[in-house]
Amino acid sequence: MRVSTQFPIAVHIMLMVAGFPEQKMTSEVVSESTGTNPVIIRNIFSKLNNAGLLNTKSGRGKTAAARPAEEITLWDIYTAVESDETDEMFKLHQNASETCVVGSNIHALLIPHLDEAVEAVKAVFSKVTLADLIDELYEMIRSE
Amino acid sequence: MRVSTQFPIAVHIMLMVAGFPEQKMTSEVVSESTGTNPVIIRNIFSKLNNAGLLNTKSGRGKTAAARPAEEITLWDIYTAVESDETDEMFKLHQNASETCVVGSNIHALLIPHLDEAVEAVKAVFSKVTLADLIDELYEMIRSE
DNA sequence: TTTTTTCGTAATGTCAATAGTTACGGATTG
DNA sequence: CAATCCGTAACTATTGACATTACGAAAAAA
Repeated sequence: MRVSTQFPIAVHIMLMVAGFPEQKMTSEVVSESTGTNPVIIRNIFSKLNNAGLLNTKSGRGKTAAARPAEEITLWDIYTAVESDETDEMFKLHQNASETCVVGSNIHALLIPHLDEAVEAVKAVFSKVTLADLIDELYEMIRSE
Repeated sequence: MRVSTQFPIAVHIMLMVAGFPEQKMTSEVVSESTGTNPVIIRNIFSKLNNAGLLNTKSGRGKTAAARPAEEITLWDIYTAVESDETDEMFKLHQNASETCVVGSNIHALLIPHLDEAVEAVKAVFSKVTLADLIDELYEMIRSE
């Protein structure tokens, strides 16, 4: 099970934008903080924008969160940049033999259990809001 | 979040071996049913063997499950072929700036929540035994 | 013990997915 | 209008997964 780094980067972006709303967070600035190429950041900006989480602005405008941090969950961010489809999260082997009773049924057999695992992850991520993360971040900074 | 196909293939193997114990399941036979290269199958054989789930036999011997199907869970099979480490399942971005308050704390901030997601998947997979899957498979075959 | 069969694993090749990079049109606001 | 920055296309680089070939070692039948 492996997620691309876009998910943690997307969280990183939302934390910077929503956690420090007075500062102008351009793809260049975020690029330096995340250690990632600015074009990748703009791609993720775009996905977060399309998902209704971020209000990106070109030129002199300031990019900002599209909703209060209390109303943005980790699952929202996850689905903005990654697929929530079970067969994308858990890759299945193709080309299984149709003439073998195991081969012809393995997908139908596994998918309900994989669905349940995805639902379990969704439940965990849906509980955590961006506001929670910002609080935890401030707490970390304070106790340094 | 994406798992390599080794997990479903490993389940496929265990189903064939434990579901049809009278038949000799060589890497060649399994290879045809899964549509995967025999060397890959032998690699997974080896991992399942090391994990204490499978008793592989060279030559004329017959490979068999190492424990009753009731005592083998999906999580056992998962951890036999995939890492259960959070930072392997959820890939984090490296090179985050240490001078930025978000960059220097993002990992510590995320990991507890990612751990919780891993635990949730573990809980789901630990509930399902190989015996359950065999029953479900027989039921599918019967109702065709 | 010899022969046959099959696992275990190393080495290498191939392919797909992800990330980096360059470039530029278009949007935004002073 | 001018300066800035997002959105996206096109291409390259890199990484990881899977395929393939090869061969030594293990297992059991003869």
